[in-house]
Amino acid sequence: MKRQLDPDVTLLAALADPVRLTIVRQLADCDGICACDFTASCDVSQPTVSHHLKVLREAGVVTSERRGSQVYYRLAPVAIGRLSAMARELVPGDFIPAGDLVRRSRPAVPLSPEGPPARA
Amino acid sequence: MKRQLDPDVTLLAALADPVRLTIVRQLADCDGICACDFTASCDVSQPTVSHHLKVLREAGVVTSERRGSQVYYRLAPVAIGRLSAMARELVPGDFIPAGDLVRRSRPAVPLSPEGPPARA
DNA sequence: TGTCAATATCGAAGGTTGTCGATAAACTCC
DNA sequence: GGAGTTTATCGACAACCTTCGATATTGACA
Repeated sequence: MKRQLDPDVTLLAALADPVRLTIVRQLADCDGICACDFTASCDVSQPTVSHHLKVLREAGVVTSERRGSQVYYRLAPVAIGRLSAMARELVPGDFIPAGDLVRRSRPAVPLSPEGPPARA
Repeated sequence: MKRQLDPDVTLLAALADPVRLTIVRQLADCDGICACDFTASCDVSQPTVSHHLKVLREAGVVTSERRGSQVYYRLAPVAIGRLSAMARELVPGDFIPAGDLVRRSRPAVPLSPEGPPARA
């Protein structure tokens, strides 16, 4: 997959994994989940969960916040909004008014990635 | 990625490639495109295009129809509907009727340029 | 400071993916 | 049937991804 220049591809790739989609779906239900909970619910090791959380973070899908020794994750609404927009853009027969072709260019807000969780 | 048991993961994985996303976006614009056109627009070889079209086909993203010696591809509305549904399911706190997969003929809200979902 | 708990990083193994050239298959037209 | 066009498949290679155990880092608390 090389380097993803298209942020939409990065977003889709971040979601295109069973473990990560499970994580994201849990985050959609509960708002703010501790990293340790994913280690329990996903059937993979702690380093693997940590890796997947990093992928999601760097893709702008989730945000993280350290509280004491734990790190809480939540969905980034911008990413979900971008996913919705992508779906709308792909609806066949959906007219794109002539001057509107710009809309298909890269998103104005590039889903800014986050570094490692901010130290509190 | 092993075997994808979750069809949503398969769908996302099918879209999570620059060449395939380019193809899909072209299909969203024009309805029914000959395979040879992708070889021109995507910057990869003909076997590679054929491979990507196969991935999209097997994921249910596109359908193909042979006309003479050419093969025409078009988007499968069900797949796009599933993508929309997934986006809605991921909106935190939003509730999703599962039978809502079929696309609405027009987006109810006129495509706000970007940004987070406007749920109050 | 030392210990414990939670999380991140490292390094490596194994599988998967994207890509291509070569080639086969399907189809049209002469 | 034979030549030419279009598309699919094959085989191979490099790059990438997922996963893990081991280990480092961070923070809380005694």
